[in-house]
Amino acid sequence: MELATKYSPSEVEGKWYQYWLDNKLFSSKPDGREPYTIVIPPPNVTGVLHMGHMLNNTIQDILVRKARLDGKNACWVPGTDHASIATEAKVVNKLAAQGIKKRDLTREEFLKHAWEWTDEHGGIILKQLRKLGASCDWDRTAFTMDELRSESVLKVFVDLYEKGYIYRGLRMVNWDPKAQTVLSTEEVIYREEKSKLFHLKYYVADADVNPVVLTGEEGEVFHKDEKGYFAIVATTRPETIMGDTAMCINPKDVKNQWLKGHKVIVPLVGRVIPVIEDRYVDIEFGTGCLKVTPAHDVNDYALGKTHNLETIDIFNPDGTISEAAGMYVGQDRMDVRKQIAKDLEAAGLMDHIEDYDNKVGYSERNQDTAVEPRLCKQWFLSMQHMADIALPPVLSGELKFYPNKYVTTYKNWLENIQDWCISRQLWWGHRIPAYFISQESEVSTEEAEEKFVVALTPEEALAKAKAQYGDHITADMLVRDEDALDTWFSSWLWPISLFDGINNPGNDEINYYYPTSDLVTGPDIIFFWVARMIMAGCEYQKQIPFRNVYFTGIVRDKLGRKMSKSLGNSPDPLELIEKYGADGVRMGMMLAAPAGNDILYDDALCAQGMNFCNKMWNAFRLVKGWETNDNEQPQANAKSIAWMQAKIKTAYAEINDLYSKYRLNEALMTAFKLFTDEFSGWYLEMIKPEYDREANKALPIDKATMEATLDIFDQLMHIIHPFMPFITEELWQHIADRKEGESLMVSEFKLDAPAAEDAAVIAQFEELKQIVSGVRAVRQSKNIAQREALVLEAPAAAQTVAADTVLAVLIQKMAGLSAINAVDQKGDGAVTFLVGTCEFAVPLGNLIDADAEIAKAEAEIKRLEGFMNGIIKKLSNERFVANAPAQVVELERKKQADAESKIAALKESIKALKG
RNA sequence: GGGCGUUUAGCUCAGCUGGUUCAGAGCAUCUGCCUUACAAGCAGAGGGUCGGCGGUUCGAAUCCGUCAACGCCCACCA
Repeated sequence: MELATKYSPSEVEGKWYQYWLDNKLFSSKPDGREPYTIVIPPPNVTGVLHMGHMLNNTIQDILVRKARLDGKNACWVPGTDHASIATEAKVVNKLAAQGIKKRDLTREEFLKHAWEWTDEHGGIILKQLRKLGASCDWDRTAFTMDELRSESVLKVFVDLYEKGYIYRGLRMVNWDPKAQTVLSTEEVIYREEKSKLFHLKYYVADADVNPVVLTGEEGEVFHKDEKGYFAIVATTRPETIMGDTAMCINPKDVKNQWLKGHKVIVPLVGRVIPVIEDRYVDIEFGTGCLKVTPAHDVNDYALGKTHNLETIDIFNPDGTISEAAGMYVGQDRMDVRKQIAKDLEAAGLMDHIEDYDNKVGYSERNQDTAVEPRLCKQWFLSMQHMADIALPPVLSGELKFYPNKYVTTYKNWLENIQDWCISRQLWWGHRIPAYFISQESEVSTEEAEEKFVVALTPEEALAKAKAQYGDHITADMLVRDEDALDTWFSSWLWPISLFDGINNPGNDEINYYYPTSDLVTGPDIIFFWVARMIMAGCEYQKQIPFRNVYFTGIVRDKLGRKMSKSLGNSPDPLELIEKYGADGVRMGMMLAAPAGNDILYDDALCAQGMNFCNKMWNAFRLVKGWETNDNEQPQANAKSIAWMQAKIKTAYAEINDLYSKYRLNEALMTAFKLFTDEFSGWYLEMIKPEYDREANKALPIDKATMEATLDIFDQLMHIIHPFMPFITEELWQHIADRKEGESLMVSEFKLDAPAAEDAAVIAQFEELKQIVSGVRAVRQSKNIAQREALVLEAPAAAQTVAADTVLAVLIQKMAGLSAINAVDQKGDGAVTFLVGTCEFAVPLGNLIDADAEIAKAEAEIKRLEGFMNGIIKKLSNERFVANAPAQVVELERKKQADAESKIAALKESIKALKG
């Protein structure tokens, strides 16, 4: 078999992915093994892969593949989310581009378009995940709006309604005027914005202002001009004055006492409104006068309720001004803000304008659309019970968050939980299974009594309606609610509904796979999704949905900026895979990604990943190129093998520990160093057969060493496989003849924990490496070529590894030595170095620069003396000796003794150099 | 306004309950090598008062206090 000198991912990756698929190696069915389950955070069905997905899914794949190698029955369930707002917006835009308006379509027509769009663009992202190597059980691919999931959602809605947790309520809600739907509080994101604070004049309507109150201790505390007395109201939203139904002051506000009991005139509008008093008003803000617009502000709504104020809704659902306003009708509210400022100014009703920073709520899905508070009737899920059941498992640690800091965030949210607005004025989604009795209920925003029933099917609805409202109810009187449910109302069931646990409770799959093992997701959806899944899990399965949540960071560019389309700093994941190979990109992502920290992505990391692939490839080429003979195995080889095995066992134990802490980047780094440094840099060089120049090929290696080396290679491939699945499979398949269907991916792998003798051999080799490095450093500093053999003098009195005949062979080979001599007294003209407290020497005759060597030794003596002084000081401190543990004191004494003997050795060399 | 987190080498980060010569890793840098697997490589080297100040202790990167900078989350100040 010929292997090219460079690894070519594109030729390998597709081949093995297909092989895994063909042999159904990703698929999982319940069996006697321990299950390991991950449900994918379902990406938007029409989305495309971005760097965040790459990171997230690489992590999931690593965990799943590791579980498979550990012998667990690993099941990674993929799927997509219907993403109601986002998808509906895309479809609306697409239709708009064709000149079709949503409002001109029936629900059925619109949904047809939406499904066409979904079929056309849907699932692209899942195909892209295959390029990354994602080992999902594709046969299980689900969609939040497929039949099983839809049925689950409706069942849960009906159930929660019947339990009394779902209710209909008239509330001030967040309205997205572009999508024309209500949003939950979590779907509103607030952004700091530079805006203006407009100071408007509200003239006092009645003339009999009491002059006694007017001149308070603070001097002139009122405003008057030729048109009369006026109050100044500061507002950021002058366009809402048409909806003003009161002005409010704080009863304790001295400077505004004079306004008490009066009426004021809304500027431009001319309506006379009362001055009310409420402690809610901040005396210090602006002038202490607040305009009250109950229809368009949450606080004002509350004020309106307590003071029985009229509510004037001046906006249409699309954010334009409504008939009720009487002015600016039909214009967009944002345009009106600019216009009304001009008009107020022209009318002399604007006192002044200030710059002002305030926070404006935007729709999470339509980030350019400012959300409007709006009063309307919606469906809510009462959350207190949900919070009560979802908090304990996280606080107790039954369900763990990585990093742990998110427990605080979670706790805080649950302890201040608000009811969840679950209805959306959208068609793309799960239609709410509620039926209104049409002829008996008026459509109204008032708190009028509504008659409705909640039922899974129209037939059931009719039966319920008859039972509840009388036999006169007929099917044609039932009108199903037009609204759909919040997307998260389906995704919160994901870990259950994927195994059909709602429709078919207690089935074999849900019993086996639930609770799932790990959830990998971003902290941005901890409330939207994670918390709610825990609620649903505790409510419907009476068990947490997953044992661990791994929160990834945000992928940023190397300058720390968020990746975004507008900045153009987000690389195309597929192009990266093309360029560096999937394994290279996976390694690149993982190298920079400690749990919970943002990752600063840099192409250089992928390049490092690609280089590592090439390293493995070439190491394999080397080994595979050796011929074997029947010679007895040299002891040096046996020793090297024992050492490498010890190193692997130790590293593997460390890696397992790191996995258990979800420190995957460190696990990868450990594996990387094991392969690059220990295996390639030391082990292979130690056992490498000599080169036969005449035959122009390497001499054969003994069979035992070859077999052991292939076995070691096999182990290394197992360790690296979760991170870099393609190249490890490719090489593993080359290690031996494999049967069709055999795969590294599903070959269980276990190693014993390192034993005492492993630690011993590792210690020996550490010393060996230091000696070799010492010689190499001498070469480097003296500019001596590798092929020029040197002699090493080892101190005869000391028990160094150089005295071991087997290890000495390895030292000679690795350091390029012709001999190692044990000497009592080193010869003249030698460069020395210390390993531990032993001094080694490389005689170089006249090559040596005695003065430079002396200077070097003296510098080292100085450093050691400084070091030793510190220790002596410590040891002569009575309190230290008295208080510190004996162990620590003993250690300090040893340090002192070691330093002393090193200094003695160095002084000895200086003497020799001078002599 | 409340809460959380971060600050260690040029960059990204480890450093667990204070004590193994504890100041580390990878990358980057510098130097030397085309040494018969790999120049996408090998060997060697340099580089940090552990954000500032104060405290506890025989001993602090590690514990406490405080200040500073940055980041995130939550909250109805128009």
